[in-house]
Amino acid sequence: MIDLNRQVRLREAIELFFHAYRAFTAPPDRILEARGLGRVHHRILYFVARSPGTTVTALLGVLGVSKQALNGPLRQLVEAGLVGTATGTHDKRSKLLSLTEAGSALEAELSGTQMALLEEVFTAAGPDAEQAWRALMGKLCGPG
Amino acid sequence: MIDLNRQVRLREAIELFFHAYRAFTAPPDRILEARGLGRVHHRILYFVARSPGTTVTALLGVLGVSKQALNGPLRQLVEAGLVGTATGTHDKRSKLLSLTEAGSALEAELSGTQMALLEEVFTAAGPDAEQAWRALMGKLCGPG
DNA sequence: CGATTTAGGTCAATCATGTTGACTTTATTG
DNA sequence: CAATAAAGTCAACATGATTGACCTAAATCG
Repeated sequence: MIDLNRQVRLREAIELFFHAYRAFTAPPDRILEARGLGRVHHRILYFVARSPGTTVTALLGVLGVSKQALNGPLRQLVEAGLVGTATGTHDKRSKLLSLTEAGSALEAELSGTQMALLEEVFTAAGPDAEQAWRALMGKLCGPG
Repeated sequence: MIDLNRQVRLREAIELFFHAYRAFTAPPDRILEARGLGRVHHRILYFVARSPGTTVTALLGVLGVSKQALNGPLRQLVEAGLVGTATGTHDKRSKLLSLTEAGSALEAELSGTQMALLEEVFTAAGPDAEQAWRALMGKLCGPG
């Protein structure tokens, strides 16, 4: 059995984790909401940014949603000029997705708020603390 | 403009945060899902555990959902014998909520998996790293 | 006391988001 | 040429949330 004071400290850590994560995700959420975009749009932007030229089927795989659930949000992004499409050269059936300039700008804005937040607290805490934080978070992800 | 290598490091930190938080929330989610319970049920258990004797209206306030959205899940928890109710002594209109023994046990199980996880990585990383982690997460929550 | 407000609860309509199943078109491949 | 695969669409349905209207019982105000 773990010491009672230790349990209190661990409960505090749970709360801390929760609130820190919420603070961390709030800025992008606000930006997206202002544009009428939701989680799926965000994930599309995220994955297309990281692997431009990806196909719809590949996106279906990573996102783990149905074709129908993807199609609406994806169409909106294309219509909004945030995602561009090109017909595949090898396989003309496939549609190659990429971010437009506007799409890249939005994606950079979303990531940017989070990078700025992290940079701020890392700077305030110092390099050793940053390294400790990274090590701990890495351990949490498991032996992967 | 932030250095490009630094940007790469910060992007890594974003991913790390995301995956660590998912790993952190996965065990309780699995336990809840096995019982057919969802997020609302979890939040009810959480808040009732931390302030036994709360009323339904108070719960509506903290959870920020509609009366109708709360009522279903709350009724299920009462019917499942996880949450107990008592009529208020001062105000007989109000219903005082508390966890039953079974409810406490489930809540302890949920928190317990997360406490065990944190204890494991804190132990592995050492007290200084733990302190750095807490300081950083606290800073992220803002000047509150 | 009587009127109003409050706590809890319910019914109904509606919206958002997701699902599965069936199907079409176009292009690739055996 | 036949079978398969990529993209997309239509329909039916499930879930979880919302708002609005309304009810009962209990408290409180004047």
